[in-house]
Amino acid sequence: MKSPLEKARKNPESMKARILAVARRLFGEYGFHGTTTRMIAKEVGIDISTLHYHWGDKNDLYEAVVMDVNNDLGRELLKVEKTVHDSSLEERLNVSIDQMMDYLFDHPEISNLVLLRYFSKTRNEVDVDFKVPEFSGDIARAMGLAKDAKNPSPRAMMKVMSIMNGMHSFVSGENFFRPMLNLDRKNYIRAVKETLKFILIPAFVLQEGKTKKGRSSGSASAKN
Amino acid sequence: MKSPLEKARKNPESMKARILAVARRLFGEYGFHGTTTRMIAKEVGIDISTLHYHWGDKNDLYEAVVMDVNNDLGRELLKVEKTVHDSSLEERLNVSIDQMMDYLFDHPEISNLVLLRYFSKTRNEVDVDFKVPEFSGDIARAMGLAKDAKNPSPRAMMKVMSIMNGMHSFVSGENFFRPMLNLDRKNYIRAVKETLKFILIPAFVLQEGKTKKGRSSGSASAKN
DNA sequence: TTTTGACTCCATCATTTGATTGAATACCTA
DNA sequence: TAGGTATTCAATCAAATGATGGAGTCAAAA
Repeated sequence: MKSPLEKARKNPESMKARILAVARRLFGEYGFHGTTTRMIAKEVGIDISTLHYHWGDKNDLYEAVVMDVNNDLGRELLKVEKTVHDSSLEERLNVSIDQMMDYLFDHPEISNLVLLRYFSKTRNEVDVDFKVPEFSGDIARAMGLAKDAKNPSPRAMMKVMSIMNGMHSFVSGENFFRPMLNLDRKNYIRAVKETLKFILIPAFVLQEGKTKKGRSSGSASAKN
Repeated sequence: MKSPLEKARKNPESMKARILAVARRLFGEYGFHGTTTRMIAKEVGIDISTLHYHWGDKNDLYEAVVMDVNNDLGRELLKVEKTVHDSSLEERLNVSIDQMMDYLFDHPEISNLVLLRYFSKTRNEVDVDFKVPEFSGDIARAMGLAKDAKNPSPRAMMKVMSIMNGMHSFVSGENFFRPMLNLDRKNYIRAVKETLKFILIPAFVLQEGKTKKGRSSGSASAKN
């Protein structure tokens, strides 16, 4: 029993998948109200009614986009977690930042959509959520900030959210920041990675053990 | 010779100022396309045509809002800079974070509007900009990251942007994050300040002096 | 008192936008 | 190939939206 979303993913050439892909990009760029169904249809090269035929109304399509992005993000986080599983905390942060940033810069609409969802309201409430709490809990555990991924402390959650926000911000803000810094894309990406490492690593690594017992590889500082 | 914006500020009871205040909040909450002139007029309790009489079309009003927010933010940054002028870097960061966060949490629409401007496009380009480069340059100089506020290095700019983004994110994302963490407002604000200090202070304080030639934590292990 | 100008609203437009209908076309199966 | 199903589009609707013209109100100036 496949969901329509899975079907669409399965065959990226299908009309349904093509619409989803374009919708994902445009919703990310212009937000919910800034994107019209006509914009999407035009970009795909089809009539609006075809769009409605496949995805229902605008809200349904938006929810599908959010779920789609959510799936992708979760899958990637899992991959990163597997990759860095046995390293020291510093190494884990280094590699995670590199890998996540490469991924996000390849799919900037993910960051766009996540941030828009945090920061902006929609007039007609859409009730599909990014699984931020679940994701953040997992990351917190993986970073040694929480023992139980199901019950991370607020402080641990906030540290994780800081990390994710920092990453998303530079991806999503590329159009704004990069011209300002006058960097080409490659150098911008490199600079972002370095900046994130500059900011994040000392916090988690240098304060390790400052509070408690610190396995050099495991539990980071913060008792909270 | 007063600009209409200054006039509006001068007399907060004036219709023009009331419209501006409401527009500021709503544009921050719903973004440009998510806010209709009717929403604004209704909230103020006036007819749409009155709104147009005072502020011209929707774009003009939005530009006025952006400039207004820009002024406020610049003024506050200046105030913070004065306050922390003679302290150590660590103390400067501590106080700046406390003061800026109190200010931003009192005026959350500022963070909303700044972030929306970074991250989201508007269909019809509005061409008023936040003075991010100027502001960031000043902050970079104030933090000892750049000698000349006019010519900060890209890296210094990005560090400053990291700080500002981190601050804005938690203010703007309050509606999303706070219920997730199940904190009341007071405790949320306290937790945000602590988290920001946890993240930011080590980076800038512990690495002070190291930043000149070789960054310490950067690409140590990451060869990209 | 009259006049002037600033302000406000009612009525109304033109366009945009989300959405549907029904006819056509492509595709598939028996 | 006949019959049916899935897909696509042109035409069209109703509501929402940005915007304006003109009449009415009011206070201050002349």
